Amino acid sequence: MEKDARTKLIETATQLFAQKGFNTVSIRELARTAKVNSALISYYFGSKEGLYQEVLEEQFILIAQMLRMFEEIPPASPIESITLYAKNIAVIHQQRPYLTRFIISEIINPTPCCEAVIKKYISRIFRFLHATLEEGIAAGDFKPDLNRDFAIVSLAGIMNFFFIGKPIFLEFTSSSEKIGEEYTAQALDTFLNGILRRKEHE
Amino acid sequence: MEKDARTKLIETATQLFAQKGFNTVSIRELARTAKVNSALISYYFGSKEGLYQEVLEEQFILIAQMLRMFEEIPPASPIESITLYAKNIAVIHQQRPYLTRFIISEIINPTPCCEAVIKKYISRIFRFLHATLEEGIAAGDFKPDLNRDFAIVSLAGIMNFFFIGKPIFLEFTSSSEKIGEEYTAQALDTFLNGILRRKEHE
DNA sequence: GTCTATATTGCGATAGAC
DNA sequence: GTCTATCGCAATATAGAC
Repeated sequence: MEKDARTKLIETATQLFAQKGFNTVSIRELARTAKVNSALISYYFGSKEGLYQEVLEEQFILIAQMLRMFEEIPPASPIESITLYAKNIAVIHQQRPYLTRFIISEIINPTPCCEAVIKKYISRIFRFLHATLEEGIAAGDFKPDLNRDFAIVSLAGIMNFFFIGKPIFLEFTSSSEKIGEEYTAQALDTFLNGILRRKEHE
Repeated sequence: MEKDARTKLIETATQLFAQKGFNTVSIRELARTAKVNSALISYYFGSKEGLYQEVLEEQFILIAQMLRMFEEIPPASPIESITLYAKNIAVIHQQRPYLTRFIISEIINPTPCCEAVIKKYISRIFRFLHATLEEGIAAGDFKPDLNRDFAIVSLAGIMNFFFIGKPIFLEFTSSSEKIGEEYTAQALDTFLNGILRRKEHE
């Protein structure tokens, strides 16, 4: 069965925007790659920017789902929260391989309309992690002098950097099927080990 | 004293390319902001891309310096190597606040001519850190089952992510003068703690 | 070394036929 | 819903005066 023009445009745009950036991709290239007429971009999405916004919102569906889940079923402990968060992120990276690229791209070179979308989700994740770390410090799990804001950035960096640089990283090392999951497992371990309160130093 | 057109163009281009990306900045905007005639871009740099390349190469001067220093005066131990590396990176971030942006921007959306520049430096850093981790594992400093490649990505993520997202990060938290150094100090601590071999678990 | 003027190409968007 | 044709504009780059 043949996909309709709208779907083909979204799928093609996701790839091209992620790989080349919003301004580098023209609607002509987009239409050619998707094998549809370029006038259909205006017809379905109003403009090139409208198409981009649709792509961007689609990228965040799984993040929204995860955040909803954490609100409905809060994990038992801070360590469990962070572990579950990391595992979710690993799965999301598999299903939305370009998500981090879009986020970083927007952070570095914000586009007018969509800054609001990105910031909305980032601030929700930020608040969730902040509360989790706060709780963990209060419970004595994490180092008491830990700067929470910094720790959040470190966690974000350690969990996401791999997926930004994955293509270039694979040029320097060997690869495997489940490399993303393997990476996140070690990264989470390093981070948790790094912020854990060491009983023997008390 | 008045700066010459060439210098003004380089300085303006560094800012604009970093903030908006190569394709979003036009030579007209560049010339207007630098208060020089737009034809001078071709005159001095051959093309917009030539100007970009010049900007990019300038960004890596301090990285090259650091790598040369590590070759000439190798640190005494792996832990010292990584600590010194982190401190150097923190200083470089202060003096070249856009460096990480350029690197990440090139990784996400590579431009034709300059991919070679970026990859050259990344691979040199990668090799240095790989050797350092190898040595540290052999010496029993770091966890013996550590995946070296992953650890390098984690270190890069933890050290650099802050500087990509700094503007947006500052919207979520309070700031101070030396925030970059404060961040890198905690991040390095977290990372080293995270990969250290724990004597009490032997 | 710096300017104006312009050649050329490609862009995003739309009108209107089918 | 999809097409062709085209409008208006902005892009990079360059020729040639000063």
